[in-house]
Amino acid sequence: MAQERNTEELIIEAARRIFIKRGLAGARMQDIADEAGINKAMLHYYYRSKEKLFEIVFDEAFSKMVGRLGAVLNKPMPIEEKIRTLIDHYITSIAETPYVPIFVLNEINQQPEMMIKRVSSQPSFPDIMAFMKEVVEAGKKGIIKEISPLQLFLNIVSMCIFPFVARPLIQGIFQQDNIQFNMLIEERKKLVGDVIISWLKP
Amino acid sequence: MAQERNTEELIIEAARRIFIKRGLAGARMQDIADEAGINKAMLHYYYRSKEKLFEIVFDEAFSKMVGRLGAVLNKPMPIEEKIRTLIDHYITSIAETPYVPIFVLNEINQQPEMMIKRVSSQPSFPDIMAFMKEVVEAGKKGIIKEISPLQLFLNIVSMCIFPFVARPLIQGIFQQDNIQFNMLIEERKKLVGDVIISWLKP
DNA sequence: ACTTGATTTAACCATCTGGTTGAACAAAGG
DNA sequence: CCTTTGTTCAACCAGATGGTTAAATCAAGT
Repeated sequence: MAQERNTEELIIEAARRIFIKRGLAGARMQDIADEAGINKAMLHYYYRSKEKLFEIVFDEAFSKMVGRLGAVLNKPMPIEEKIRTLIDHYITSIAETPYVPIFVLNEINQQPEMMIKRVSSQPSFPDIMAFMKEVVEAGKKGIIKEISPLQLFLNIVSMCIFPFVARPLIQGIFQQDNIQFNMLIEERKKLVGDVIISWLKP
Repeated sequence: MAQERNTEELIIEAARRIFIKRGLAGARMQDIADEAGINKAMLHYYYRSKEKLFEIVFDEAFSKMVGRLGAVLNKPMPIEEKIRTLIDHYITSIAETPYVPIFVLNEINQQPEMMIKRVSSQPSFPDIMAFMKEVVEAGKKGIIKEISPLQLFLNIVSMCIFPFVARPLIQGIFQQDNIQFNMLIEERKKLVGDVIISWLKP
């Protein structure tokens, strides 16, 4: 058999870069081929179609964005510490692949049906649900204020993700260079925790 | 001269719907023509090119999203009341055109250069800057906690906008129908204020 | 060396897409 | 009535785009 086996992975890496940068509608098969340094026909040899290739990239991105929530959520920990850890870890995780959220959110808005399939097969959802129950329990016990767990969750995720989604807007308006922006994000790992916890104080 | 003068506006309305739904890369001139109930050539007669048409729609959307912040910000009001009013009004405003934010954010990420021109000509930016100074002043006077005004601003905007950007995700994960989602948003008009204010208590 | 099966390529195809053209049409002014 | 001027349309065009094909290449097994 001929050349390296990693052509397959080479294609995925290229597809990942192009799709995340330009989105499904904006990405061109030729661009992906160029990015991978191969011929356009090879894309169809390894992955039947643009949609197939996209699906792989999207699945991966979706898991990266949603899945990482679960990691911290199911560890036994006082609720306050758990929330602070969650925020810190989640921001850190997103910062590693900062363009994933806008990509995922935009594609989901473009084809909401895509979501439906992934939802059921996302292993971290049970953890999220369990966490929300935990919040209700802690509220009843008076450990924290009684609030809607969904709203809490939304607030956390909003403050963690949004800055990355609005990055060019923020940098444009407030004239922040990349270093300043990264410092801003770094500061948020603790700050967002402060915001949430002060709200939850009974 | 022939038919109605409002063909022009008819086209813009159609373009608005299609562009906001599919984005620049995903929108087809034919779709816009169909949506407006006219011939494709008319689009080019009234507006030279796809880019020109897009620019008009994008400018409008950008102003709608960013501009409405200024309205409340420059009114004289105690800082706490101002923040609460800002949040309430901003969420209400976005809820009227809920698909605008994801459209604007995605296009800005696609072509960050676009931003640069709009930033300077956005009349509400001075108001934002003034507000941030006001926050610092209030911090020094001990009216509120001393925090980074940029982070405050980011937190507010995150919690106001993000739910709309992530709408299909939220509805998918938490099985919320449209009515439930709208109630969630309604609740946030006060709730987000609570979160911010409790954080700012000195 | 020859076969085999996976891999790679250039050339090609049908369709789509943004944009153009030239003619038809409709009214207002003379 | 006829010219003028803004408006509308069907037909067309060149280039892009996703996808196909048939032939070439390569490495291993025989």
